[in-house]
Amino acid sequence: MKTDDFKTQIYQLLASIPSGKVTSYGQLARLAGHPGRARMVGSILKHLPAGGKLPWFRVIKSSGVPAFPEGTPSFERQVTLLREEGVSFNAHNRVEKAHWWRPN
DNA sequence: TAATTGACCGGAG
DNA sequence: ACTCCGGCCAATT
Repeated sequence: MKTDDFKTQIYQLLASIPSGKVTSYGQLARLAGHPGRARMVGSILKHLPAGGKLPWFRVIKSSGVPAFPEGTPSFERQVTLLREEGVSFNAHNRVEKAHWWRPN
């Protein structure tokens, strides 16, 4: 089992997340068949090829908030992109449960 | 080569 | 809701 296979799996899953839905690092890792590798998913997203079209912004922490610290440019960018897709946040930047992706 | 860091997570207290 | 902890392991220092 090579590292690149896991990365490719994550790319696939990422591309299959529907617009207007969100998922977590840990859930992607589980769906890829590697529970416990949430940090690796984070690492993969961090190093996504620049200019790519993968929806990195649809991935948030299992707690329901973006992984970036509030107030940073990345945080704002992610929130904006999700809002444009219809994802709503509560007063504490938490994504409503109804927006979570439920793969069949 | 070794140590540290980090877009994380779930359980326990 | 929060902190502390151990597990995870590629990338960076």
